[in-house]
Amino acid sequence: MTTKRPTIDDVARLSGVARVTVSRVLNGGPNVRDEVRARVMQAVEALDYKVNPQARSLAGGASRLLAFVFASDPENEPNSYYESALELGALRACLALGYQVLVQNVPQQTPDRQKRVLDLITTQRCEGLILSPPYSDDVPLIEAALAQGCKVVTVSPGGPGRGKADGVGVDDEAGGYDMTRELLRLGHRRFGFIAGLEGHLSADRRLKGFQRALAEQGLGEGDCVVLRGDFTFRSGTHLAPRLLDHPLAPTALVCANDDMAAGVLSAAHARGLSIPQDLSITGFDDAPVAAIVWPPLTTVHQPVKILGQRAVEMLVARLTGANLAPEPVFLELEHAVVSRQTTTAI
Amino acid sequence: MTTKRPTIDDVARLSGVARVTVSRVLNGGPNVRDEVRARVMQAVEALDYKVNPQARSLAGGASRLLAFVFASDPENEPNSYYESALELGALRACLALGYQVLVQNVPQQTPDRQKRVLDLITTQRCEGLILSPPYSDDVPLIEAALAQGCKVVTVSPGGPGRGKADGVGVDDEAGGYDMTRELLRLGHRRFGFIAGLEGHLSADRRLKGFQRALAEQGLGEGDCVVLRGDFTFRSGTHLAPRLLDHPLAPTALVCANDDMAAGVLSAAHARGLSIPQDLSITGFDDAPVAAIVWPPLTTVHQPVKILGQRAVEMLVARLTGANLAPEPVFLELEHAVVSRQTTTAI
DNA sequence: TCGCTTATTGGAAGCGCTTCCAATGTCGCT
DNA sequence: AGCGACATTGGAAGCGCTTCCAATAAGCGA
Repeated sequence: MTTKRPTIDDVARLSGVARVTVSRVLNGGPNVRDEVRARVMQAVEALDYKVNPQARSLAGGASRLLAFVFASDPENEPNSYYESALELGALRACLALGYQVLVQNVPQQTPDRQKRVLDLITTQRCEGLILSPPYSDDVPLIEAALAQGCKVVTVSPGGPGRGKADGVGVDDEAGGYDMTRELLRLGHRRFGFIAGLEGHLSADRRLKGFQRALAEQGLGEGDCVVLRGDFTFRSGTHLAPRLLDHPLAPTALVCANDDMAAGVLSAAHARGLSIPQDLSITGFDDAPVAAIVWPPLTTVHQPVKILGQRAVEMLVARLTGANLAPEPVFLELEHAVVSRQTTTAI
Repeated sequence: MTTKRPTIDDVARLSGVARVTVSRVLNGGPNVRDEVRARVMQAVEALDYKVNPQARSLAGGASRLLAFVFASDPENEPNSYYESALELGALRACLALGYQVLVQNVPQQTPDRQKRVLDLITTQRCEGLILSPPYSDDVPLIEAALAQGCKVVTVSPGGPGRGKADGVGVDDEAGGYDMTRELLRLGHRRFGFIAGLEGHLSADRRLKGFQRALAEQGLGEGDCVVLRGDFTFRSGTHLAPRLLDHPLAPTALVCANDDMAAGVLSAAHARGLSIPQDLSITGFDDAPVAAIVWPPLTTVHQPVKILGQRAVEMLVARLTGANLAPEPVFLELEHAVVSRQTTTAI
């Protein structure tokens, strides 16, 4: 059966020092002679020693545990690229940094969602918390976590979350703006916009950027129809008729994410419309689905996997003291309009 | 800062029993009077006490930690529905059962992949291991984990893995067979098949089912062209020309998963072909992408999220002793052909 | 050369829980 | 009434690690 793993005492014995010294070198403590340090490391190698994280954590050391919380409700949404890409990125970074991440799915309508998250971090002793939208703007949650001494990084905060904790994301407003500028450049003057779920502030910023671009051209509310979806493909198909039959007859449709854009695209196909001749459609995220639908979707790329990776890096920087900035820092990554084949000049 | 959480001693004190008795009721041990048990539970409630999992694990108790290992290489594949759905299902079940799952991504070409997995379970003290393809057929890995006293459940094992550990999956061969029967019923006689990555035995069973269905109709190797992809959309688009230009001129194409089918579909669109008039295409899995592409993809549904859920349930049944079967048990879930719009009679 | 600061090391005490085993109390039966 | 079997409880030890603090060695200026 289970062969017993070597303990810190085995290492201590083999290297001829006290247990506490081994602990010191393992944790990069100061005041250990290089010669001793080397000897200990050698013993660690020889025994293939690995610290027991439970023991370390119990004794008051670092648990090296991070929590990643996301909201999507798996009963309704089939599977969210955004969140699993974030997670994959986080997993990657953790591997390199020696941390573990506990993933928790807390649907937004969960009544005691704040408690669920806080319980996770206290019970499991998580040292860091990664919050994806819409939790990235949940200030009470952020503050409660912070108050417990847990470091927090928000991914794509869109509003107040931004000021309370470190964050990482793209400039969503600029993304919406850039996409819309491109459509304006192509000659479009009558627009549709499908927004995301209420409370997803970063997605609302895409709408803001859209409106700003229109306003710059002297276009206003009369020149666009704004609908609200829930980020799913289905909401795209459901909303499509309201756009397609709207008296304004938009020639271009900007969506707050790719799935909804794909939904409209599908509904348009079902009606026998030609895309982009009859309607230009754009998405946001550059999820795999954007390249998979036909025709491939023009969209705004954001490096989601890297967002996840940076999130844990920022967290770990706080935990190790590598980042001592007194103010929350926000890391803004690049976005880019990716022109594919659902947009055309008018 | 962090308000100290109550410990088991606090509960013991409040309920007027010894620490060990509290431990007993917490772990559902026998030989505790109902009256005492109730009193303890009441104290637990009153204090909002939660056991410290690190301490429990260190003391030799259950860690309630499971590991979920998957292989996809995030550098190449954008994001795999299959694996994230599995994970979501597992997460769900864990929540209900009071377990935690450590997710680990180990690309298949990792040189020391076996060690990576084993280190995870020994270092973190995982009690159970969920293996997704192709690890579900990695017998040395399974046996090594089992030898360490770690329970194992394989998801969609296709071959020998099936005999070594508990498993859950659908009947992939029957799925391939059923799909092909449907195509035969529609009058197709010349076929293409795009297989999955080598070593994914469950996916190979879909090919077996395909071949069996053909053989039953007296069709053989001369009546089909079999290509091997890697489960990605890109491999579908790459392989498409070799099928579309093949002298056999297949009228129906069966793919080992939806992404590859979507790839061929996209390539067909790019060539100006009409699907399904010019070619019937089918996928496997019924991933979200199947409903999103145009036209929506005929495919074989398998309940991936439930697979993940059942996997942890089976694991926990072993861990708690609810399942004492001496032999590995395999749980077979239902699959179903979902006819959408990429298939037509000829 | 001596006292004092600083660098290095180790001893001891737990972290919160479970295990093992001994100590009771209880019951049924002869 | 007396004895063994069993149910119920608690005491003690210790999981593997870190923290705190004391002990020793080394370095330095006067």
